[in-house]
Order: sequence, then structure tokens, then C-alpha cells
Amino acid sequence: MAADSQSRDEERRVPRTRQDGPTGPSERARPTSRDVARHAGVSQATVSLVLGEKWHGRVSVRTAETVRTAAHQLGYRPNLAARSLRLGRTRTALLVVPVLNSDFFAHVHTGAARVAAEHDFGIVLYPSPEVVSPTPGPFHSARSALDGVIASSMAPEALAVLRGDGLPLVMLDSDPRGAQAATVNLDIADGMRRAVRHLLDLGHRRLAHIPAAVDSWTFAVRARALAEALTGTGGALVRTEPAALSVADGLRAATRVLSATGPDRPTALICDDDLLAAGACKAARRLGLRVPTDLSVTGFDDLDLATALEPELTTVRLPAEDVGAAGMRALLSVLEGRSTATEVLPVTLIPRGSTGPPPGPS
Amino acid sequence: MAADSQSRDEERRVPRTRQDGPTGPSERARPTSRDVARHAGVSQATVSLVLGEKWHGRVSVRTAETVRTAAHQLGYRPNLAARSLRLGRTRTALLVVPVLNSDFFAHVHTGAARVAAEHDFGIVLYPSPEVVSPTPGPFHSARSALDGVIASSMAPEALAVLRGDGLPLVMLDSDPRGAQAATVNLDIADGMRRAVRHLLDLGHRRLAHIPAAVDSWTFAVRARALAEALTGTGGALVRTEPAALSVADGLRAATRVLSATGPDRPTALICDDDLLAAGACKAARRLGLRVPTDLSVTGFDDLDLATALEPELTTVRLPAEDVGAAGMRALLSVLEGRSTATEVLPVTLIPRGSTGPPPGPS
DNA sequence: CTGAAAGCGCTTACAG
DNA sequence: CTGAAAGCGCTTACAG
Repeated sequence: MAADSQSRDEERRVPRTRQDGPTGPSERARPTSRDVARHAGVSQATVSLVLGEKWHGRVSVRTAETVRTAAHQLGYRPNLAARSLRLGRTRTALLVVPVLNSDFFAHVHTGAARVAAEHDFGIVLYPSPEVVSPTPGPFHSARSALDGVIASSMAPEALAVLRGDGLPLVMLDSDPRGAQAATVNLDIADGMRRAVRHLLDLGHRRLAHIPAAVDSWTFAVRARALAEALTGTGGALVRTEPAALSVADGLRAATRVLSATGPDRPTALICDDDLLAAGACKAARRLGLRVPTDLSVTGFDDLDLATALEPELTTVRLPAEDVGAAGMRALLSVLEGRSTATEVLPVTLIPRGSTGPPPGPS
Repeated sequence: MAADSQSRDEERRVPRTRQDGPTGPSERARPTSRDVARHAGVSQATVSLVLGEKWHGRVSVRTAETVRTAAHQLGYRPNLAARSLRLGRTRTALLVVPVLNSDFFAHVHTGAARVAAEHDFGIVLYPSPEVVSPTPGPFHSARSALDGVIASSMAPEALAVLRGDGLPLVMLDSDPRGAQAATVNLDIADGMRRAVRHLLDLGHRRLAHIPAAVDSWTFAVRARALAEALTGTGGALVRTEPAALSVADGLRAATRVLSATGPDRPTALICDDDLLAAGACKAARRLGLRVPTDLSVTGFDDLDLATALEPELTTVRLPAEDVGAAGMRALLSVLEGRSTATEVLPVTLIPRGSTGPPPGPS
């Protein structure tokens, strides 16, 4: 079907016949550097030199000025396809994210696109339908004309596929060990430590963890950091109940956790994500538990959701936009042949209403 | 700075020197159609014909097969820059949305990208920083190599700018009247009617509206439809309090509305958006009002947020992904010279826990 | 049924 | 200081 419509398109693709009269290019056709040259009374090469800022010491100041004026009058904008063909570069980067339905990735995109625009790059977004395998997608599509790839929070296998493609790659929020690629990470471990310390400081000793049932570095780190942060503190992890990344599944997992009685019953729930935390809050309410009086809940991300809830979520804020921006900057460095150190961006714990002291000894 | 880094890039941009020995292209260089031709023992034109599915009746079945095999063996993928240059088309569409921080637009993108991929098109996303004016952005950037534009939920002036650019344009969720462009809309008016009828059926007679303080068709329609739906029903709009599109501002507006006493005090709040509805629920709670016992609240969109809240939001679900998909299809039609009728997609009211009968007469 | 050739618009050595 | 020319990889008339 794709092929069908494509061929239909192409039949109509007769290159525009130039209808230039003695007065110059017809109104219809977009002006080219030749038109500018004609207009300025110089060669087309000179136009290219001037507009590409390579003219210093090669073209007279006056001529350069004439060219610029002509280009402006004609509304000239260079044909990017031609430039790409000549240069072998497209000034386009692909941003691969697991799903687009989270604010987090929307913000990553925003940051990356901002930096890209400053450097005359474009960003194409590819929400990988399956977290595991981006295989069928980007490199078979029309947009495969790419200078590099930025991949955020992908599963290891997916990253392997990406890496195998040979394109310059920057990984975001991914395992930096043994990576062949530049990495921009969040200090996820520190975020988890802060959350745990916050709960311990409030007096909690029996915690449960609702990890995201997603195979990626970013969630693996959370689990590891949680275990580490707890050792030797008197606090204990009484339960771990993974959930898919949705409110509904968070609710289900939390319900199971909270059905325990006695010492197995946690006083605080640490959730890998705000969506899960929202589900946990719902679960608590349905079981007649008040947040935070009877149960404390923490999340990760600080999505809009976090402050929409009542009480508002105590959560670890991840600077998603900064991650995207740093990622694009790293890719630019790689493309320029500069080496880049792994960057780790700090995160912040935002204490809000969903955490408080544990209930008195029961 | 952009120019700086650009020129630095380009200095390194010496076209790859072909190092083809008698054994074919060097490992490094990406294979071209010439390589495939050599490999298959045919001319480069034949390769182009076969791979472009234009060979039927022009090339023998056997030759075609040979070419395909060679292309596959070499891992050949056509150079898109070259094709674009030749064809004058880029197979890339720009999707302009007011902001990306809403799930709604993420889903619009998903739908558009899916259809685009089926037709070998790419989508570049442009979150217009200001809802009003997209001016500085996309057409000055590297990605200006565009075949068309899809603009969702933009302010009229922004659309005017887009229209002025002369690129094929499809508008989403926008005023269809007097539009020069194809339009894909949601039946927003019907959604509002359903919400109102739902509240009237529950017994509500005093409603308040929290419109989004955003200048766009989609919100103008909500206000108009609300007024119309109320005429002659015994129901009245006792208050209108606009709010910026955020939970915090929804909270502020709802607090003002709910501070009224007597007959000015509504029993139900109709919010233009789920974010505002979430704010309204928070306001109610802070004022000691229970939802839905003391106050009913409705939203629009059916974001994740809607079911994360407790009680869950009664809201009008907008099929965002379908909008994006239909928009891309419409753009494809326009590009093929086919005319397109304005499409209007149905919406659904999802009754949930945030609405109920009004409190007894006070 | 197949091949040689033109040309899309650009950038960059290379000659003057 | 400036211009003529080559060539990036492709598609499509046009000749055979």
C-alpha cells in the first residue's frame, strides 16, 4: 500500500520546468542560488561562499553585501536536499523514546529540539512501539536520512540494535557501563536515596517497593539504590510488587501489597513512577487508608499528575528538558569528533503531602 | 553561534572519496544504486526502475529479481537527499502543536506518525512555543524542507501565518469556516452537549463554566455549545471563570466560583479540560466540598489524569490519535491533488465518579 | 527489454 | 578577488 501511493506520487513528480523569462524566475518557482547570483551579478559559487560564511578574504565586502541583499529580496532559502546530498549530512537527529504518552519524554523532546534548532538541526521523534525492539521502524522509513540518534531510556536489546546501525549515538537515562556511546544520565540512584532517607527521617521502618515492570537501566537502578539505601538503617523492605507503567496497574500492585497484615504491612510505598504512585494512592483510599496519615507514598518524575492529586505527591523531580538538551549537545559533540564524558544531571526530591510520619505502633 | 558550529562542521565535510577496488565498494561507504547495478550486472537506471516499482513491462522479471537480490545483499537503502533533490519532494510533514506537554498532542503525533510511516513519510514535530505565533520557528530552521504542514488547535493568527507560507496545510481541531485548508475536527460541540445533558439529567440546574483562557476555536466552540445546550432547559449558567491551562489555575478559578453563596453557587462545574477539572476537584476538597456529593465536575480530553484522580473524572474523551491519523491522511490527499471534505470525528462522554445528583435543596 | 544522459541545487577544490 | 566545473545519488524521458 505504501509502495502504491508512493508510485502514484512520483508519476506527478516531473521536475518543475523553469519558465524564467528575461525578467528572472517565474513567480512560482522557489529561487535558487543561481537566481540570487543572476540578481546580484555574480557567479553562483560566490553566492554559496557568501551565504555559507566562507567568503572572508575570498570575496570583497561589497560583493558580499550585494549578494546578501539579493538573497533577501528574493526570499532565498537554500535547498536542504541539495546541501545534504553534497555534504553527506542531513542535520537531522532521531530521538527514540519508549513511548510518547508520558510527559517525561515530551519534555526530553522539547529540550533536545531547542538545542537542535540553535544549531540548525531538526529532530525527528520516534516513539518505539515496543520498548524492547525498535527494529522495524526508523531505519526503514523515509526519515532514515539521519546524522545521529539519541535514545532515551531504552531496553538494553533495543540499544544494541541502535548501536549496530553504525550511526553516531547518544544514550539518555541508560546504562553507561561498557557503552560505546556518549551518555547523559540522571542521578536516579541519588533520587532514590533521597526518597528513602526522607521516609526514614519521618520514622518509617517498613517500606514496600512498587517497581516498574520494565526492563531498562533506569528502573534497575532504582531497585538497587533502594536496597543499598536501606542497609544498616533499621529500615526494611517488606515487599516488592512490580507493576506495568499505568495507574491501573499501580493500583492493582498496591492493593496486593496493602492486603498484608502485621509486620508485613508497610507504612510507606516507594513507587518507581508517578503513575504508579497515583495508583497506589487510589488503592489506599479504596482500602480505607488515608494518605499520608495511614500510608505514605512517593513517586518519580514529577509529572503534572503529581500536583493534580490530593494530597499532592512527594516525588523525585527529573529534569527531563535538561536531559534532552544535554543529549542533543552531546550528539553535536560526537558529530564534531569531540569526545564527551558521561554527564550525570542532579535530581531533586520534592516533599509534598503524600508523605508524613507513620501511624502509631499498631 | 549556530553559524559558527555550522561552518566548523562543514570544513570536515569533504565528500567521501570512493575507494572502490575491483572487488567493489569499500566497506565504509554506504552502497549506492550504482553499486547495486554493478553487482547485478545491469545499468543504474534499471536499479532505480526496479526498486521504485516502475519496472513492470520495462524490465524482465528475471532482471528485476537479480536487482532485488543484489540490493538486499548489499544492504542498499536509497539516499533520500538525492531523491528529494530530484523529485522536489521531501516526504516530510511538519506537525505544529501549541505545546507538547499535553498527552493530547502526544497522541495526535502518534496517530499522524503511524499513517505517515505507512506512506514512507516522516513527521517533524514543532511545539509552537507561543500559542499565538509560530513565526520564528520551523521555516527558518534546517527542517524547512517540508512537503506540508499539519497544525493542531492553533490560534487563528498562528494559522494565518502558516497559511501564508504557501505550503499545503491541514488544520486539526480548528475553525473550518472560510478555511483555505483541509480540516479534521472533533465534534467538540456534541461533547459539550452531552456533558450538559448528563448534568441536567442528574438534576443539576445551576452550572458554572471554567473555560480555558486560550484563544482558539476548540475552546470557543465549548463556550458556544454550552450556552446553546442550556437554552430552554431550565438549567442556567450562573458563572464563567476562565483559567489558564493548568491544574493550579483551575484550582484558583474554581475557588473563586465556589466562594459564591445562595443561588449563585453552582452545583456543577464544567471544565474545558481535564487539567482544569483536576484543579476544580482540588478546590472543592479544600473548601470542604465532597465530589460528587456536594459538587459535580466534568472535564474534556480523558487524559491519564482523569482516572488517576479519586473520584475519577467524568469527561469527554477526544480521540486524539484518530485526529492525528486522519490529519495525515488528509495531507496525503492534498498532496495528491485530491480534494478533501472537512472531517468531523465523534467524541464520547465517559461518565465516572466525579458527577452525581446535586445536593438536596439548601 | 535495457542503457546513456540530463539535471535537481548545492559546495568546494581549482584556475585564472 | 571571482568564475567555470565537477560531482553528491537519484529519477525519468529518450534512444536504441
